[in-house]
Amino acid sequence: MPVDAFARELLDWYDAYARTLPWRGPPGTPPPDPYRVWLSEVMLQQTTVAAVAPHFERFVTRWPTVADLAAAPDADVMQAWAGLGYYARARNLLACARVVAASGWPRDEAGLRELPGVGAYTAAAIASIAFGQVAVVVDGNVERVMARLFAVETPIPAARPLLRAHAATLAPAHRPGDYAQALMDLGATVCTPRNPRCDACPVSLWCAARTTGDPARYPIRAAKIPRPIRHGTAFRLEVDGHILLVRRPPRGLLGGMRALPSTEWSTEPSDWHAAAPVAVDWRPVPGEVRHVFTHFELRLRVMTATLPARPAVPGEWWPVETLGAAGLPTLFAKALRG
DNA sequence: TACGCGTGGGC
DNA sequence: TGCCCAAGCGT
Repeated sequence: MPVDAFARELLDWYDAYARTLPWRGPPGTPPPDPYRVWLSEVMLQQTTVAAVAPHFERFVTRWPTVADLAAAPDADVMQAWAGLGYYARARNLLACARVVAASGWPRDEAGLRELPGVGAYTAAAIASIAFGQVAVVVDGNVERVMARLFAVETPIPAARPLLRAHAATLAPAHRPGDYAQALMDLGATVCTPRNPRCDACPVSLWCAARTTGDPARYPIRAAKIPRPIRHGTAFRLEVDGHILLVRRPPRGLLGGMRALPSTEWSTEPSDWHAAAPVAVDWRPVPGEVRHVFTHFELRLRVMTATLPARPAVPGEWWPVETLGAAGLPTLFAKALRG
């Protein structure tokens, strides 16, 4: 593999075909604000560009600088993050903003790596994109591109060290930020998981997977495990046009988010009476909410009751007509939609 | 190293 | 429709 030619072809392609995204400037322009780079990279962790873009715009409008974000109340940030998923990111985002507001941005990859919610990938991405430093930026796109370029037969995740080594070999000293984004854009728009567009690929000449005739076979993945099903019951308690919401524990699944009162979610349906916020005449909402999490599928029954006066129970009473602004995780928004 | 951690879109 | 997976991180 001619390393210099590879980077040159990729950067030429990027200069012509780079996606226009709210958090970056055109190819060859000065680095964007580190705040915007960091915020977008955290939002993009395991999350699609389409889902991130509107949230990113709202965040930078409401909190234009890292100091503004650092000064925001936790509840406001969690609410603004609602719907994006992986809510630990929002908690780490605030913790990180407060460190940076107090101490400034670390200027190198090792320092960035110490920040909450900033792992190997994100540290390398910020160092290269915001600070122009040479770094080996390896995300899922880069893994796929490397697996195909070198026709790596070892399954992911065991192949990760090898894929990183290949990426390190190819990383140029010139335009490191644009190069990192070029590789990711290539993976997102040309070297896609299914139906890769090899005809449009600027580096197909050097791609081993293409010569096999089945580039989509790469990367090889370890066999997946079946997703178990859990069952639970949630409670919709209404008094005078208000619904009872609770705050979930700060860590774990949907940690720190507003929620409907609910039973635990277990592999077998179990009695829900003990988990009900009050002992009243609950009526079942017809049907069942199915919601897929990363490692299980939830089937949630909803019980509903309407009372004439508020019982003395923990939680907050939220007006029904503004529930859309409560910042509920998608699961509970679905449960309330019926 | 393996698992826990959300959600939505594409095919 | 069910399945795949997306700019991963923390423990």
